[in-house]
Amino acid sequence: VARITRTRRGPDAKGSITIREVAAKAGVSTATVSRALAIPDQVSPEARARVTAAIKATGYTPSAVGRSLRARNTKIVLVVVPNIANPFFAEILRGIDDELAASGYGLIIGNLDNLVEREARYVDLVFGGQVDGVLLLSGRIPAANGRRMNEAGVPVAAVCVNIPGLPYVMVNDGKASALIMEHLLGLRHRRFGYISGPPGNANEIGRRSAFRKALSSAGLDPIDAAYWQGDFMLDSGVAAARQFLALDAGRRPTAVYAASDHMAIAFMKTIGSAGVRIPEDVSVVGFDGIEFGAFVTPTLTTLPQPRHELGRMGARVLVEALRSGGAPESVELDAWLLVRESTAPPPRGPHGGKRRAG
Amino acid sequence: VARITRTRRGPDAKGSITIREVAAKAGVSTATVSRALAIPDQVSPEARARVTAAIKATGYTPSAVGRSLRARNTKIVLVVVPNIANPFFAEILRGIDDELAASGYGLIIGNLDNLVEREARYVDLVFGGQVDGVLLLSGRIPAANGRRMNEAGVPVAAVCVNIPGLPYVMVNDGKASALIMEHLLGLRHRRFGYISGPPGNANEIGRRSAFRKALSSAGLDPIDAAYWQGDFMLDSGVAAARQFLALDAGRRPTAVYAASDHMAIAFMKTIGSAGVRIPEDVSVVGFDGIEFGAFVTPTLTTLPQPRHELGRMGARVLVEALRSGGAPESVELDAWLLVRESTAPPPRGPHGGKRRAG
DNA sequence: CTGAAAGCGCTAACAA
DNA sequence: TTGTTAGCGCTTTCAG
Repeated sequence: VARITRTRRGPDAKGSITIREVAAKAGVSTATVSRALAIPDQVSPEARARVTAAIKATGYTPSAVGRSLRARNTKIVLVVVPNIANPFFAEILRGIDDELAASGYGLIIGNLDNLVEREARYVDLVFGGQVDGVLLLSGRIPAANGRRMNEAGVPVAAVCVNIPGLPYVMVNDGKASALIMEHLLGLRHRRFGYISGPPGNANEIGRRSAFRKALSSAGLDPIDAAYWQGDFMLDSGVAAARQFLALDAGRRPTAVYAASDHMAIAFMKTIGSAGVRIPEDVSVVGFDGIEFGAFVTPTLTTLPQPRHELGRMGARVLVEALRSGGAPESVELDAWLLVRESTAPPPRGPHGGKRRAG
Repeated sequence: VARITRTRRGPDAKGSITIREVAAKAGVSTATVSRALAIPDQVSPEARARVTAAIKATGYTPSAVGRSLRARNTKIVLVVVPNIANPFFAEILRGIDDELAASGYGLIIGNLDNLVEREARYVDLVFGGQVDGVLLLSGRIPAANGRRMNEAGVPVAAVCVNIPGLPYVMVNDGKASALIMEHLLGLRHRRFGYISGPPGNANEIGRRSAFRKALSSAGLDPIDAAYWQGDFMLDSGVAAARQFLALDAGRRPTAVYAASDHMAIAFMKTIGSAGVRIPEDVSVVGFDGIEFGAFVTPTLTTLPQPRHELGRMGARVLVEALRSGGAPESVELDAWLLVRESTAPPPRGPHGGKRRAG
């Protein structure tokens, strides 16, 4: 015989309305309420009307938590971003959000703040079943306690970055780099500088190696180029500029390729303040195509990434994988160069005239 | 007599490890596993060790969903932002995230994309019990189906915006505006322009009214100032510049106050390209203190908002309210003017010399 | 210190 | 078409 025990409820009932109250008010079972919401065709018009009325009267909203527990999915996607303050990512996030919203998913943003320690939190989130899928904008797979995020049995895709072993949505860094170098080489530049992304970053590697390859193809030795270590952010553009300015004027590169617009903009401003003229003395090219590139002086030649599209597409392949139960598939987007004011032919130099005259 | 029914499980068991499997492996009850995690002191060392071992062996991570259902809280905060692509908000988000992470909360970002239709989604989220608290960076309270987000019995606070009836964390727009005008008036400007935020926006109203008040106090008629409608974003700065350029050179304002750095930067670039010199012909002041203000030409005089701090503080008052069960309390942060290159005394003009001579 | 069992809100399988 | 009921994973009484 079952013993009657008084209800053991959790803390603070918070007074929110449950499906039971709606069912009671409508004079039907909870199952009917549930069905009226999910599969209205299978509920009689009268019952449906009563339920609708009861819902309106009570202001009922189904509990997402209860639903998630039962359905074993949360309809939430985690987006891991290296640094949320970077406007480059912001636009991608918008694209992701647009697509996700349209597909009935919400998103949690996992901001790493460029700190590895922050990864643990999101690894737990994924293993804890808090999200249905993951989109990575970071250059590596978050890991903690010996577990990598992609091993949780949840689909993962990378956006804008190529992580070995993971499906991706991105523009091809190699092709993009080649476009940039084709432009600079076509302008007849021979002395180059390269402001890099953080070491080990997959985009950085792709861009740099294509940069070097272009140099070789043009009969130049990649080793002669100047390399300045950066991290995609503004400050490292300033640092690169200081190193540039420390060079003898005659030995400075005449063309500088920055692996991000942020670095390019900070670089331009810093050398410009020191009296170097752009593009007369030095040409500068950026990468990403952030909006501010059109509002600095001179306006920045850059390789725009279709960020919104990249985000949308990333979300789309993930959602598709979620629906089908398969793995997301990789997509590569086209890119082209946006030529503005910051690039021009190199200065003639002390010997420039001679060569011509000869 | 109870009839044996076979287990009715949901779709795809997904094979994730539950507390039961850990309990079985450790040879204890699920209650003990739960306690070993939450209140280890109340578990015997042996049991604790066995549980720890079992957890390690299985790779168990507690289900956040199961926990939420039981605990009736999700440890998640919703942050509603008008437009996630705006770098101004990004930095605030970072501050919020920092504080939330430290307090054991996660965050969901609700991107409105400046569209009212998007509000419904987040209103449902809150009423559906998906979040424990809300932080609003938007100028109004999201509402849908006749329900306002702050009526869900969940604490809500506003960051950087003043919404009547809601606790807030922000810098005082009136005082900030006064600081700007003091600077411009001190430089002896007499003809002013104002590039506004979106109509009805609370910050916009605060800034504009203080702008007008400062004018009156200086013996000028606010009605003589030029007002250009903007929306805080880059494009509206360009539009304002076009209107400025359409004015007779002699009737143009000599000082322009833009209610956001974005508009100020776009305004400067546009009139600069048209041959207007800044600050010699026109002084420009922005609002917010975004990083790019230091990298445009000329560098922008602005009123920096302590965005990271604003975010942290917003999260802090919310978390405190969550803990105490009370309402969040309002905080006002100090601000000061950052004077850079874009402001200077007005040009003498055709009659400037005369006055002096007289 | 530990285990049994109830139940958070919801949905799906089954029976009627 | 509808109701009954089990159970998703977890925590927490209550009893031992």
